[in-house]
Amino acid sequence: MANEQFLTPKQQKVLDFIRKRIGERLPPTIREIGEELGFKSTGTVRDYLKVLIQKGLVRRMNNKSRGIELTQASSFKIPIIGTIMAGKPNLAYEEIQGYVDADDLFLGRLGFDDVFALRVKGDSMIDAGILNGDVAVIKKRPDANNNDIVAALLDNNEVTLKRLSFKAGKFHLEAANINYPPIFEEFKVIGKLITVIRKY
Amino acid sequence: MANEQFLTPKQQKVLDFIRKRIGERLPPTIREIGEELGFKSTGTVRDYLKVLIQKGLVRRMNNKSRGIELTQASSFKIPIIGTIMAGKPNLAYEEIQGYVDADDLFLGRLGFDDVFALRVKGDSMIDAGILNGDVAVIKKRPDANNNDIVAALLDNNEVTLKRLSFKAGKFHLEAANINYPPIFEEFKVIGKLITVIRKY
DNA sequence: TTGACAACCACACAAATGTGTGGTAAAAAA
DNA sequence: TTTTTTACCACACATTTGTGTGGTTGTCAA
Repeated sequence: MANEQFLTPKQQKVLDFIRKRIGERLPPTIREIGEELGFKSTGTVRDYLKVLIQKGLVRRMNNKSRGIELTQASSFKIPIIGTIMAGKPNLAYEEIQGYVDADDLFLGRLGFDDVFALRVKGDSMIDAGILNGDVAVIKKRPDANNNDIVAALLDNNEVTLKRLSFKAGKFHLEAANINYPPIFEEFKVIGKLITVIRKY
Repeated sequence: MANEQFLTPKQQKVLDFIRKRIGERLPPTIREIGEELGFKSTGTVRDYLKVLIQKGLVRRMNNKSRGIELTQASSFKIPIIGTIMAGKPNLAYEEIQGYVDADDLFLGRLGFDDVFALRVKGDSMIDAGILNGDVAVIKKRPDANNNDIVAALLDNNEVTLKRLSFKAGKFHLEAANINYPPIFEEFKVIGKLITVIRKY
């Protein structure tokens, strides 16, 4: 019987390429997929798309160029690679003050490879406004500055979200909650907190 | 001289449509733009695109279907229509527990029309983990439930972000900061807080 | 050995899409 | 008045892109 839920390596590559292209700019054309994967026939690509459609991972818009969509089942997901422990109104409505660039919310622009997310568990960063259940988006980088909030790997292989603190010539980690003591043990900075997202 | 920075109403409409389509799914084809705007000739659309390119708002990929991109200058922006006053580590790294659907971060899926953002000013919601400078994404709706955090319009035409509280048969607004008293005056719920985003 | 399936290819053709040339008309600017 | 700009249209044509038909080869299970 056909394996309904899993993809062959090739099929996975086709899906990954579609995903990548959609994330970057535009869904690919059939010929673009073929070119990328080294297929010489559009028919080959059509076969792959047929499989992906059958497995419910992709949808197509008939007779539309680049009319490939990802279904909910296959839309891009950022892996949560762990849980970390972690006035007064004064403005008139409708007065436009400035803009938030929506692109900033699109992690795609950062390059997905360097970004991952952690779901925050616990209240150790509560005084920094980071609550239990928040998603912490982390950009991988081994360096960080004093007072940055970082994801750090501790000696016991645990990951924690804490504020990096430099005192007396040494870095240590500090919680943002008076009930948690600072951490002076060895650690390695995995990445830097770039965004906190909380859904209600 | 040509007005370099502003667009005529028609030009704005073309740009808006492109923006909308890119946000929704795919950039439009030239003929799709024409159809939407009521143009009978592809040449007309090309004229508009030429203007938008000249003004630095749009880029094109030659000979590529749907090859229209927005430049940084015109990428979708959510208007901030006001400012509102407003453990212990225990997890192994690389252990995948679940996923955050990146689509949730794409406001596009919600329909831009019903969503707007407010930049939070002040510390009145600090105990709810909403800090000065955070972006509060609000979904417009006149209804809300007890304990929802809402953007509310007060009598003096000011907007505030507060928690809706139902007590003794009446709704009122409560800050999440002991230093701010509850608000018992008249108010109208504009929308409900659906997401908080904080960039570091 | 038969059948299903994965993993390809070659074409032909139709439809969608982008490009190019050459217009018209009204309003605003020079 | 002349020129520029906005705001359109009609086509023809070239490319790109999607669709359809009909193959081949190898593997694996029945």
